Amino acid sequence: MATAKKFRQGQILRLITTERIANQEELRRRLWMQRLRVTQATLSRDLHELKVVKTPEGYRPASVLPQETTPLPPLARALSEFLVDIRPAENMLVLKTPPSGAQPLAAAVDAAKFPEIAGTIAGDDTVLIITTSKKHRESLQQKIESFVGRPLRSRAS
Amino acid sequence: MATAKKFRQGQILRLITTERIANQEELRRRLWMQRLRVTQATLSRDLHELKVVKTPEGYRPASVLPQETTPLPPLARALSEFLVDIRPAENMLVLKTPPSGAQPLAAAVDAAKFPEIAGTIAGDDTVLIITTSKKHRESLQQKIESFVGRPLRSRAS
DNA sequence: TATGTGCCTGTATTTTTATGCAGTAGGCTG
DNA sequence: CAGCCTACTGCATAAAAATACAGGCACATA
Repeated sequence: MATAKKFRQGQILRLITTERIANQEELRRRLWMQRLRVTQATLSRDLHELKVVKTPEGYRPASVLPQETTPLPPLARALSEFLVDIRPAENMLVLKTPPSGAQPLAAAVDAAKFPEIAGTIAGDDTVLIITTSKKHRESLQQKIESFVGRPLRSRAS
Repeated sequence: MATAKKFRQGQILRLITTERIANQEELRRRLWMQRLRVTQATLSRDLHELKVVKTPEGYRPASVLPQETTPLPPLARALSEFLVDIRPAENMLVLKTPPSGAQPLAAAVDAAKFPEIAGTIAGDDTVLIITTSKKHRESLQQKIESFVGRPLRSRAS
């Protein structure tokens, strides 16, 4: 009957949000302790149905994941056209462009809606990108550099 | 040298955000096409360093994942103390409580910061939870029901 | 130069997850 | 009731991902 499955999946959700489950075997053992006798195969299917994803810190409901919306083609063009240099500075990234290139580049960067970006400010030939942390700046920098194809010779300050 | 690794990881980030890579073998083949010769083992390590997680729709940077903040103990208590009935309605969930139970229960629900919840309204013995979609309502309902231990006999309207 | 350390990577293997297939149970129709 | 679905599950296995181990290379130090 269907109720058993629904109940089990509810328990799975509770366990993975409540504590840190490392893998499906461990999850199986935890459920076993609650008289829920299932195999790893069933858990694999349950986790798939529940759209749960495995992260370094355990499983997470995928509901919180973004939906992916083909975000990038225009950005790649803007970067290859305008980007002259890229300079990291803690949690910020300074992009240099030819004269009057900053505004269009900043617009493209904004449109790409990188989750790391807290905000951008564009002057004439300089775009300042403020990220939420140094880690995020590093991640963003890697993405941007990869768009350009070859690593830009970037130096601090 | 370290630059090769950084560059490769940038390419990995680009590939996984740009197109849909199903597994590390496929990623390896795509990189191979770009003269990047690495093994699956190295990609596993790269993906781990980049905090990339595998979802049903391919790989995603984990930067966008929430940080996990011991979210649940008080909610469980509030639910077991106050929750009398739970009724789904499209993208909404109606929780019934004993008289004057709604406010404390709503506070606990709010504090839990479920990502599915758009907002809550509490009367005297009724809490209305508005979620962002019917799917999210279902997910939330399962979580809540699992807190209670036994599935609440819930019915529409 | 010899020696030591740290980083990076491949090979081989283990561990973890996904799935093809078959069996069971409940519901529905004639 | 027989026959036929459909949903669910376990078993066995395949596929995918992680890792123990060792080798290589760059760099520093004596």
